[in-house]
Amino acid sequence: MTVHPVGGYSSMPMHMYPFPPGLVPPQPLRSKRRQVKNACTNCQKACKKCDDARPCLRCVKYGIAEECVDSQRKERKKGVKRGPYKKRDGKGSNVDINDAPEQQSMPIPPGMPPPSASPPMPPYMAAPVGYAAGFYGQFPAPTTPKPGEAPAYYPQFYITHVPPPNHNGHGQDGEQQGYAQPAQFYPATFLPYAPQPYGPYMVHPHRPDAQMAMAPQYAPFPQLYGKPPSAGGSHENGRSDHARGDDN
DNA sequence: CAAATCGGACGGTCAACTGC
DNA sequence: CAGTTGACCGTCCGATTTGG
Repeated sequence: MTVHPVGGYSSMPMHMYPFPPGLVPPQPLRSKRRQVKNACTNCQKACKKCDDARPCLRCVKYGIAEECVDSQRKERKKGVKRGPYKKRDGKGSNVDINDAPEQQSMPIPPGMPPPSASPPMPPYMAAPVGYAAGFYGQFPAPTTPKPGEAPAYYPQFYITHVPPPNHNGHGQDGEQQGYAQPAQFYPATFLPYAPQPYGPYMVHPHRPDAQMAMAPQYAPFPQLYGKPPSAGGSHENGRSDHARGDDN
């Protein structure tokens, strides 16, 4: 994942925040898509969702963790000429707040409950989470929220001994599901609160939709991570995915 | 039925441009 | 020089195809 803080594409993501009373949610279930800054070569090739962790979930799932390396980005073209810019809407400054796409309210179909009647979010899903200490190095520090902006949190995850679930992971690329791997250790998930009773590696026992990210120590899969993958090391040619034909 | 493929929508970045 | 704009390029959704 994008190390999506909470929820996925179809659930309420962290960067959304509660609607003021009386304001109808713009798009109830579908929020803005979040992307990782740099997908690994495997995900890139497959055009599949990657995450910030290395190895990423998808690579781990497919047992190609050691091949999980960042893809190389092309350099942007420079010196591209631009035409004259459009004026902003003539009226200048402000956009009518009601016309702003973000604020557009959807008519509530008959039979649909009002927004306030949406199912309550369990506290552990609503609580802010963050990465475990020591993992911050991989990610830019969360910015302090500007007024009107939702605060950013590091997603937090831990790994623990957990009875392996019956592996029937579905969902795209096994998102939010367990994947086949040696028993005893289990993928990380986000934690609502500080890990109290579960030790240094743990998983919240009540998160069925555990989003996962790899802990930096590579502890959970010793046979896979006998040695840490060389960070950003050499990897062959970046894009070999479906024809985009813009390479040179 | 699951996995692989891939077209194309979507999102982020950043240099060119504009106006103060 | 800060703010705006829009092209460029990467990500990944979701439909389709392929293979066991």
